[in-house]
Amino acid sequence: MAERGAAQSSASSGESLLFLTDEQLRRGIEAMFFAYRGFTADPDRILENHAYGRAHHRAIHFINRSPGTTVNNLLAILGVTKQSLNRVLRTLVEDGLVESRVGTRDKRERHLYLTDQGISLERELSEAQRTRMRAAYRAAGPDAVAGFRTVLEQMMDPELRHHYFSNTEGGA
Amino acid sequence: MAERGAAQSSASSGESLLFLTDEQLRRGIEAMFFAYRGFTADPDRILENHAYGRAHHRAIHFINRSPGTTVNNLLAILGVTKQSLNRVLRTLVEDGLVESRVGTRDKRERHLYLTDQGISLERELSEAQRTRMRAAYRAAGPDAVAGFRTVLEQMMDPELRHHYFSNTEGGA
DNA sequence: CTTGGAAAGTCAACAAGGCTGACATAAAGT
DNA sequence: ACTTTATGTCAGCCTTGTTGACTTTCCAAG
Repeated sequence: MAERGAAQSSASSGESLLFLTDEQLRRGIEAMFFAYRGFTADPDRILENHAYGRAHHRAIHFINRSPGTTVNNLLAILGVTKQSLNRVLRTLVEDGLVESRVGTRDKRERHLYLTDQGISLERELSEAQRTRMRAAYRAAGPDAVAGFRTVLEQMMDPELRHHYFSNTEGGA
Repeated sequence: MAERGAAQSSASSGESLLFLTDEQLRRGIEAMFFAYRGFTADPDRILENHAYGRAHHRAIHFINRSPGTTVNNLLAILGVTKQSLNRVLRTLVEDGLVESRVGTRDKRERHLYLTDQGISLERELSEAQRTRMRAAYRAAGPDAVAGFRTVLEQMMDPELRHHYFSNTEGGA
């Protein structure tokens, strides 16, 4: 309430701060809701044909991003229980989309890799998602894209943010 | 592949188009993933204490946004089956958070309203969500926020987009 | 006035994907 | 030798989505 008052009385440090009204925030909240629906719609349609779900997509995405990643690593990124992740990984390994290799330095660890078949599905999924993203980026323009990314980064949990930034540089 | 090539060879119409590379798109995809996690984290924590889930939150949000909305309207916005929505609405009505009034013009329709108790929970949930949003907006600045909203609007399904824009003007 | 169809509600059954708890195994670390 | 870590697995539970079948209510067109 105190904050709301501060946001709605326009100039406090020289800026207008009108973009911080409750109404503007509500618009942002709904934008996130509807946009996320669009964001997942295309992959979801593809996954149906393969008898997989969003959980499989997430695993495939992050294994593709970081080939050789361990199960524990994936658990930290996805924020689910090992039982939940294991169910997904088991089907992906059984179906020959993911290969699980015992670690060389530490033999307790399993390093995960996409097989050719896994890479093929990953490409199908990510190209559908990129196509929509590309259209949105193109329509919005580079400045809007920069702002989009900035706000999303600020919205992440600080503890989770490093999973996002960890892949800024690094391999491939 | 043809598109990827076009995006990566820099200048085509005068702009750089570097923001359309596959790598930039992948970053955007992951930003959406991690940010959405943050976006839902605070309400999820609150909902646990009330034995409700994200589905209840969504219903409460949109009933609060458009008091008196019908079940069919809500179905179109949320994109779930009536059986799924009904289960959620039933518990909310039973618990006294939502009131379902038979329509006056068309008595088949049910018009949905939040009770005082419902308004109270809505406020608790949305204030948690707005607090995070406000912090992100403030840190990013007004230009970034404008870009954020522009990209999200472009990412929505065209058929769903009007649900987002329908509440631009109108009541309250 | 009758009838077709829309709106809403309900029951049953099922699946995906979360969760907890308990337990097993192998390997690494102390 | 003992403890901790990494992984896997079994069993059972919950939420939230699905389909299909069926009923009641009621508007509106014939």
